[in-house]
Amino acid sequence: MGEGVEWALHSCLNLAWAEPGEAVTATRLAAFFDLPAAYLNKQLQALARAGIVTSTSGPRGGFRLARSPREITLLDVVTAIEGPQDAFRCRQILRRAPTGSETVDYRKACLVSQAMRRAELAWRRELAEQTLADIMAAVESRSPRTPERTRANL
Amino acid sequence: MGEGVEWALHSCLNLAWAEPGEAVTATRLAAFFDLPAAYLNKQLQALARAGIVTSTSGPRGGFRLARSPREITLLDVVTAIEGPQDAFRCRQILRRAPTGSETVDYRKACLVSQAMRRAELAWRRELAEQTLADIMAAVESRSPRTPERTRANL
DNA sequence: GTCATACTACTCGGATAAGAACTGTCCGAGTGGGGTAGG
DNA sequence: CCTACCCCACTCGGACAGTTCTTATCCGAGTAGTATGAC
Repeated sequence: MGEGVEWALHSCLNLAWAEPGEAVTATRLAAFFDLPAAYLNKQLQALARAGIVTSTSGPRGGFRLARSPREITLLDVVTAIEGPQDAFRCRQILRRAPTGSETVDYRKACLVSQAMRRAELAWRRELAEQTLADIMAAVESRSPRTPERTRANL
Repeated sequence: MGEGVEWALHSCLNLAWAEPGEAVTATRLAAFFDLPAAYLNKQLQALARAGIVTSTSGPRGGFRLARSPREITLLDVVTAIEGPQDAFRCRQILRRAPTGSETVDYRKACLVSQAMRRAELAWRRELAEQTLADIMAAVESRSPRTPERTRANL
């Protein structure tokens, strides 16, 4: 799994803690975590394409969350960065086997594929059940100063 | 996730269906699925290093399962090929943040990391709960001729 | 006929390239604000 | 003083290299069986 997922998740949290009306530039987000700004910008573009954040060009521009943190799941962010395809994708190896058939879709028929798919669904479910708001609440419960400190250092 | 995982899983099934005393060479397994033999051999080596299969050199050599299919989980095979490290590994991005500390292990403290870890644990649990024997039983239930047909075509 | 020996064919095992994906960088298109000149 | 226009700095967006990981290939070490020749 790519490193950009971690960047995107933390950036989304910072965007959620930022001033509501204010857009945050990729440069400021990158400076916060000491990351390469241009590459972080690339990840944020992926979030924008997925409709998780909105982008504004020009002065006073930047990124902001497209909707409430309660409406953004961790799965949304991961999918936006990593892409929608499964980690395990069945190449239908059985199709070329002597016991196989050319007309069967082994992505659904193959029991190995089914088992791997079931595991990935469990993974997706866990990620889909947690929203950015959940993480924010947990962080603020542990460190109540986080929102203001984040705003101050952005 | 690498393609070798699929190869390894299906190869293990074929090894399980093969004649008990007989070793199967990488070449024969590769021919069965029409795969590059040398590269499949590499994956089988990984399985051997993980103790899932045993290898024998020379004529009449090859690979065979190191233990009963009931004692081999899908997670064992996946871990042998992909390695033991998690797909999402926390780079401790918070350490360099203004609000962060150098002395904290954010791989455990960061709530984002925890959430991702929880999801991966769910994924691992699903894979650990299914053994090769389970898959074999399900396949044989659907196509009872599979064991003999596999032996005949190996 | 039997045994020891050398040979050959076969298989794994690791070292070695080719390709793809991820990571990182750069410059251009568009935008909004501020300065400036005219009314 | 107010307004309209122009210029400029700023930001995103996509196109362009560097690096790491996956995929693929090749050749050597070791082994078991076999043929051969001596006893």
